[in-house]
Amino acid sequence: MPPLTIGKLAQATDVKVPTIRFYEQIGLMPVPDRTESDRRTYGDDAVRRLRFIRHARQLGFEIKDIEALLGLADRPETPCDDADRIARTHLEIVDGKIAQLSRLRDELARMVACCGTGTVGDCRVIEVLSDHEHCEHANH
Amino acid sequence: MPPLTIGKLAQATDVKVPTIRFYEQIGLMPVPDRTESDRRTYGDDAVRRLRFIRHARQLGFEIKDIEALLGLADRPETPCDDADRIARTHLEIVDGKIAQLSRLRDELARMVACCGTGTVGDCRVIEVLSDHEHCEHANH
DNA sequence: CTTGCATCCTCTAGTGGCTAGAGGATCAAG
DNA sequence: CTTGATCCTCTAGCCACTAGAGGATGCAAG
Repeated sequence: MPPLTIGKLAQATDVKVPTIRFYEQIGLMPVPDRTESDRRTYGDDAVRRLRFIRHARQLGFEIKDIEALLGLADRPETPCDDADRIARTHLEIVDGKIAQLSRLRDELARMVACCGTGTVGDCRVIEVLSDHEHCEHANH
Repeated sequence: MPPLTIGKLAQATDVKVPTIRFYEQIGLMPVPDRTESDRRTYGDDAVRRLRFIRHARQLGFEIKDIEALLGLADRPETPCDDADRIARTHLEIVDGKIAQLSRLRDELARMVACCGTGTVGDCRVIEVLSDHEHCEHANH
């Protein structure tokens, strides 16, 4: 395998070039070797690491969590309680977000459903926003 | 009704004091009158406007949208098509987010369920993150 | 060999919606 | 009169990027 340019790495991992440089800057990706003309070169390890990062980001993990998970992935013989805990905590957060968004969705749907296309004076959307009492759930 | 201090306005609307100043800074709240000693004073109109803003934010509207909605609310005789469109667009966005998060949730749940509390080497969480092929849905 | 375009480099600043903190003035209660 | 809460302005920080300036290098076609 010949070394990759940052552009090829970006293609191989579906991560944008500036994002790769950003990850290097914050220490999430290691500082790579350079060519004579100062261009970054990457090997397979970079591809693997960046794919891991991208995947975890797509699943909504924060960069701090990803750092921790990467640290764990490098030490296969340690117990995986930490990885499990990070993932479970994240799952709970996602569940909470879904529940919250679903409540909002219902409220919005009710709001939109009642808006006959009249004037703003009679508009249900404006009215609901003006007065929280119109809401079914108070907890948003 | 006596004029309110920024602190009282914050209490009355459940919006934090720095946030109110921030809204003034970006032009979402109008510049208020001041006392001799340079303190902001607010009337009922500010309470109403800020409650509207808070409610719309809680429903996930962006500040740009809120500006537009507030502009509409001030002209009750105009047709409410715009308000309706903003709300419907927002509803679609929320629906999309819920769908996306639900897919993530399922992926995370599968990941966590398979993690026996062994070592990182066998850890399902790390394994799934390392290889996208383990995912049911490719579209995240 | 030249032309020209793609890609690369560094650096700074901007996004959204706040939040935190410094450093100081003023108010209200006891 | 003192003390603690509240107010003021201003700057910087959060997250995870994204955009753009201004310039150097690489690579393929003519």
